[in-house]
Amino acid sequence: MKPKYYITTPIYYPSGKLHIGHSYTTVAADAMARYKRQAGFDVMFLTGTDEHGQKIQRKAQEAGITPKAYVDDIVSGIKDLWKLLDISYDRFIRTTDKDHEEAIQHIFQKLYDKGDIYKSEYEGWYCTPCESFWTKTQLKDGKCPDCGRDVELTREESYFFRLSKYQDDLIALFENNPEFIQPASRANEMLNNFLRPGLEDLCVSRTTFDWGVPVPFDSKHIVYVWIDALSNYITALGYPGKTADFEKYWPADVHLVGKEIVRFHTIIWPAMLMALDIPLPKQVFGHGWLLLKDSKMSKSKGNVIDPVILCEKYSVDAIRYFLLREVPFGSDGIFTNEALITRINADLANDLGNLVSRTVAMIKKYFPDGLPEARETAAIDDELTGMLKTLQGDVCVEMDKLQFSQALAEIWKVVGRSNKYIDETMPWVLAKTPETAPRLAAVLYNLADTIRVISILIEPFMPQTAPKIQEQLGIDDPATCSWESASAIGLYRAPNGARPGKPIFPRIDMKKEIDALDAMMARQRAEAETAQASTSQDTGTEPEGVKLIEFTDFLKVELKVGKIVSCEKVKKSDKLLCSQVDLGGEVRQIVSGIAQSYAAEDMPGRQVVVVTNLAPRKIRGVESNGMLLCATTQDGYRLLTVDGDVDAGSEVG
RNA sequence: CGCGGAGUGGAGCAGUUGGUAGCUUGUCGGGCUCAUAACCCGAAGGUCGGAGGUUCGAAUCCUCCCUCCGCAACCA
Repeated sequence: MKPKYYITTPIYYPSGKLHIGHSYTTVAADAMARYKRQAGFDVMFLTGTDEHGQKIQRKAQEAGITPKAYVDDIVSGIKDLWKLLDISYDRFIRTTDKDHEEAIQHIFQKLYDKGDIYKSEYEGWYCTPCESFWTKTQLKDGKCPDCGRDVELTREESYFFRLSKYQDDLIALFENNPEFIQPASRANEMLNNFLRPGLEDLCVSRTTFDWGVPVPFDSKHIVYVWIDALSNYITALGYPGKTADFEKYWPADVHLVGKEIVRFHTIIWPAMLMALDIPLPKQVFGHGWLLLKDSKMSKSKGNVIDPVILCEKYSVDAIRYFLLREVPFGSDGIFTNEALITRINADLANDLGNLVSRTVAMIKKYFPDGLPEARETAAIDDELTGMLKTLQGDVCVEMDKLQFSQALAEIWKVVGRSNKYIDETMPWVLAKTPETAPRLAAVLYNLADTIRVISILIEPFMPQTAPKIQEQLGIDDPATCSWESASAIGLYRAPNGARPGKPIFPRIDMKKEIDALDAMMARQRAEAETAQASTSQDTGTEPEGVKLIEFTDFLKVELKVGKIVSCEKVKKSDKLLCSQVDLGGEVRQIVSGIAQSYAAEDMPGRQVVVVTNLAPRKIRGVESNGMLLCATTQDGYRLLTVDGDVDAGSEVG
């Protein structure tokens, strides 16, 4: 019987379009799944979507459709993306699947029966307009951090999971199984920040929205995200019902997750499984993020990298290669268009693509009917074939550690050696005299055989490229492209000769493409801004939305011209400046969040426009008595000022 | 002292049982012509953030400091 391998991605939250970060995780999981399948494992590769919750419910409301219709639409987009990226998932779970929802109720009931879920009260500060609970530390000066309105101390009935009960078992798990969390540095983070200080029980139900799975014995409660989402890894296998797959595949070999959710997967999830008496997953791998040059990707900034566009421009395999090669899995990496194109040109076009191209062209040119059997070897051949013999093993070592970048580096060492081998053996010289034909045949054979092995080993990373290369080499027998055949040399056969075709990775004109990409991102940014402007109107924090006010309302706002006397940065804040402002009769202290646009020492002497009748407010412990008016621009704030020199304290209006 | 990560040739990175500082890209020079202006060879280029300390010897261990980046907080 084949050994099994079960790998998962997180289930994604379908509240908007996915970006390259999601693709990153999923492509990595796919490469791993393909590698294991190739190596003869019975693989289960799971991905899916986490579709419940308040945010989805609200988004659907705004769109005027049911939550299900809302997520259906997005999920179909996600599936299209995975199709484009050649993601070979075996199962796609949606938390709205009927059997998943039933399983969640079963799990909740089981935990309750066992006494690991109990009913209690969730004490928090409730903001009615926002329908949100906040903990004491989340409040801003005792007000709602979202809208700034008053909140009331409320007790709400809620169900809790006894996470605290499993604290010691979890610490033991971490200490006895260094393999459980990868990379290892993340284990320390969990131990020091969460486990050792002590775990609190976890609130696992909500009553403030209803888009979710009802608690089976108390239908006004909805199962909150933890149990609903994390359980997908077992419900997708049919737990608790038809258990054939569950028996076969569980426990998971690895949960691939972004570093931001390592905590949930290494603390809450194992605790749940312990409570359910289910074996724990073997490993949770927390990979890093792909960052943009200056900032994290975010939709509102319009700097999201759209995988679809990149794939259309440069081919799916090129993007997959870049994602897996550029950054060591586990570390953060920076995405730039320059790095992308440099990678594609250097590694794929120049090194691999050109190697295939020149080899195939020479075989066709010198031996149009295929390579003859008469071949004369030489000592130098061993350097190349020697590397080839150990290549598969070297790749496996890295792949089993999920070090995709290293695995590819191993393969590319041989690509490089092959190009060098051509220069050393100079086939075009050998082609000049008939006597050296056997030597020429041997050289080209070694190259073709090397490329054959390379094509097999890159298949998990670049599933479309592998067969293209094999086609050009003229290989017709699939047995010589199997995983097993990659560990052997001398299996290349092309009875009908080579079949040169289009370059597998055309070289990219760097300058032209960078200009095009920059233009495209600028356009996206502009679109994001207009989109944001329109959404902030219909979803503004004011329930009434933006509406016209009477002139008398306007008169309620007192505006005056002020002159900055002095200014200093508020300690321990990034954005706050504390200014003393001369308003004629008085000097007021005003705190403003503009430190990223103005230096404190540039402030004194400036004429500003001040809202003077705003209620005092403490910000970061510093009292503020008013507000400096600013224009909001793309890259920060610009203070409003007045034309010419005006006496401090002059009325504005 | 909120938590965490990082500072190594122009750029991006490797480099922990301490022992001559490596890789990719870029630049310059040369070679070759089978190939996608590709490929191969060579060269230049680094006080390994700073200052102390341990040691025969420190990028690597210890102490202090500086800078940058994430997270958290903050934008009346």
